[in-house]
Amino acid sequence: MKKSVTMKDVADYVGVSTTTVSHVINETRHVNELTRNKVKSAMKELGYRPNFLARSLRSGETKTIGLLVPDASNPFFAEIARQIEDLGYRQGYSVILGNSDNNPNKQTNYINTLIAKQVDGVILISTGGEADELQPLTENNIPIVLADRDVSLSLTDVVLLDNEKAGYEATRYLLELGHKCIACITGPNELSPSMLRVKGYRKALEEFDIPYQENLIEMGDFRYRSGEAAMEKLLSRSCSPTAVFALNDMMAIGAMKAIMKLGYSIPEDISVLGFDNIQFSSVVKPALTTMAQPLADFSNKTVEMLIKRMSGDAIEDNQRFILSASLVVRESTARKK
Amino acid sequence: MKKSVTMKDVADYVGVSTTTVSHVINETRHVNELTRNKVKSAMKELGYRPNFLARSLRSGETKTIGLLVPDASNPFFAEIARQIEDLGYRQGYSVILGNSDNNPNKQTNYINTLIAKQVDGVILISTGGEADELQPLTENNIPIVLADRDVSLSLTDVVLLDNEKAGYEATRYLLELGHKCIACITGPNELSPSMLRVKGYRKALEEFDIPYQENLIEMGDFRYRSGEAAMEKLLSRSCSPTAVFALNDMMAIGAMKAIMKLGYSIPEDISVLGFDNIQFSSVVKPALTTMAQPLADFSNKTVEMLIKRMSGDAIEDNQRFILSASLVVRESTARKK
DNA sequence: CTGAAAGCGCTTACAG
DNA sequence: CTGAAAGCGCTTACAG
Repeated sequence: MKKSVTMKDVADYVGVSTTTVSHVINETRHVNELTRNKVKSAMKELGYRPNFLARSLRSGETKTIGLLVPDASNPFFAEIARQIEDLGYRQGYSVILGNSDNNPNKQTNYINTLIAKQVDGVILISTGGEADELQPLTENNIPIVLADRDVSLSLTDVVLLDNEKAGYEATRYLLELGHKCIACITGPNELSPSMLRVKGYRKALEEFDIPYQENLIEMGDFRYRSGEAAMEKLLSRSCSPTAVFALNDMMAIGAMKAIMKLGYSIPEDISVLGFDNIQFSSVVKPALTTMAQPLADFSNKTVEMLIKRMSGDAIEDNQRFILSASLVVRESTARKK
Repeated sequence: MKKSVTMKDVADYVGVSTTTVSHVINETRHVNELTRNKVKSAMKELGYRPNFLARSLRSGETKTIGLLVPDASNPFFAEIARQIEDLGYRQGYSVILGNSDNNPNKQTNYINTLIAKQVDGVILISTGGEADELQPLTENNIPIVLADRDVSLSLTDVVLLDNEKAGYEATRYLLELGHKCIACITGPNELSPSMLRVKGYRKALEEFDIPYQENLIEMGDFRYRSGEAAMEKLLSRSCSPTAVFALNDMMAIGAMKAIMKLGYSIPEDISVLGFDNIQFSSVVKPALTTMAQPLADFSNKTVEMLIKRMSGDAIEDNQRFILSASLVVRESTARKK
C-alpha cells in the first residue's frame, strides 16, 4: 500500500511552505511566477492529487449534493436524476444518489447518511408527507429543495407541478371529446401528486355536471403491473368506461395492455390518457396521449434553487416554484362515438 | 449559522475524553455502563451527529463508492444503477453516480473527482477501451471493477456477459426458424459488447453457410431513434431481410416502429429479436423476443467483487467473471414462411 | 511576496 | 476501565 503524496511532500520537494502550495493550487493569492512553476511541475512529477476530504473538513464545503428519489429505475425519476446529475456536474458538484423505495424509514436513514457525509445540499423527491422528516436537515443548516412531491408544513423550497390543474385539463380534454364515463387509475392516495390530480379530475367532472363515481376509480402504485390490474378490474364492472385517465404513463401503458387483451381497441372503444410523457409513451402502439411534465424546467429550476441556497444568497424562505403540464395529443384518445 | 455539535462538546458535557465518546459511538472498546449511558443521553440531548468527513480523513475510509455509467436514463443502465445502489446501501456504502455520456474526457474527469473525494472503490461501465484511463485509480490504490464493457489490457476485475456466445445464440435461433436474410443493427463498433455480439452473429451465419453481407448491417448508438433510422435504411435496400437482430432492446423497439410504419407486420413479414430484456420489451406490441441479460447476477457479482477488493482480502488480480444471456421468446419472432 | 501555526472533527496507539 | 495527545491533509488568519 503506497502512501499517497500530500501537499507537504510537494512543499518539501520544492522547498516552500504548504501555504504556498495551497495558494498555487487554489489561486488564492499571488505567488511568484518562478515558485509557482516549480510547484506546478513538482506536483506533476510527484503525481500529487488534492485530497478533497481534507479540504472539505477545513472549508466546510464538500461540493457534493444528495439526491433522494423513490426509485431511479422508474423512467420518470431516472430522467430527472440524469438531468440533475448533469447540471450538478457542470457546477462542480457530485451527486450521491439514493432510492427510498417509498419507504419513509429508508428515506430517514438516507437523510442521516447525507448529513453525516456533510453534503452541501439535498434534492428530495419525498416519500412521506411529514415535515419533521426534514428537520434534521434544516437543523444542520443543509439547504434542501423538494421536487415533485410536496411535504406539508415544510418551510423548504419546492419545485412542483400544478397537479390539480393538470388533472383538470386532462379530464376536461376527455370530456370535450364527448366522454361521460371516464375511469381514473390513481397513484397511492397519500402522495400529493396523485391526490391533487384526482382533485382536478373531480373538478372537471363537476363542471360538466357528471357525477363522480367511486367504481370508476382504481388505485395503482405508479407501476406498469398495477395499471394493468386496475384496468382489468375496471373492465369487469357494469359501468364500463369509454375513457381512462391514468395518473402516470407506466400505468397507462399497463392499462392499454389490459384493454387490448380483453379485445377492445384503443382509441375506438376506449380512449387512454397518461401522465408524464416518458420517452416510451411515444413508442407504444397506439402512441399514448399524455399530460407532459416539463422535465427540463423541473431539473433546471430545482438545481438552480438549490445552488442559490447553497451559495447563501439572502432569499426568503419557502420559495415555491410551480410548473404547468401540457397536453400532448397522440393516438390513444379519440372522440366518443 | 449555528455551529454543529462535535464530539468535544459531548465529551465536555459529560466530563469524559473524546476518546471515550468515540469508543461508545463505535463500540471499539469497553466503556463503563454508567458512563456509556451518560454519553449516549448527552449525544441525544445535544443533538450530536458524527461527522463522517473527519472520520474518513482519519481512517481512510469514506464508505462511498463511485458508479460511472454511460447514461443512467437508459433503462438498462438505470436498472443496473438501481440495483448497485441498493446492494451498496445494504453494505453501508453510499454511491456517487456519474454519467459519462460515452465521452472519454468526461469519464476521465469523473475518475479524477472520485479519486479526490477518496471513494473506497469504483464500478465502471467504461466508455473507452483504453486501460490507461484507469491508471489514476490503480495508482491511488482504489479498487475498481469493470462491468458490462471490457477495457483492453486492464488488470482490474471485470464482470462481463459472454457477448459473443449471446450473439451467436440469438442468431442461431433466427437461423433455426428458417431465416436466411438476417439484418443486424449494431451499437458503436468501438464498444466491446457490440463488436462481440456481431462476432457471434457472423459465427452463426458461417455455421449455416450463409454469407455475411455488409448491406445487412447498420450501426446505431443503442438508442431508440437510431434503431428506427437503421431499420428504415435496411428496408430501403434491395435485399430486404426477413429477420432483424438488434443489439439492444431500445434499438429493437425503434426497428419495430419503422417496420410497422412501412406497412410490414411483425413477426409475419419480419421477425425482430432484441437484446437486454429491459422491462419494456415485454410491454411493446408485439412483445419482443430478446436475449435477456442476467441483471441481478450482474449487479450482485459486481458489488460482491468490489467489496471483496475493498476489504483487501488477498485475491489475485484481474478476476474475470463471465455471465451468460438467455433467450426469452415472445411474440416478435416466428418461423420464416 | 511568503511562512509558521492553528484548527476542521474525528480515531487510535500509547500509557496508566 | 479511561485519557492526553498525535495526526489524517488540507485552508487561512496572522504576521512579516
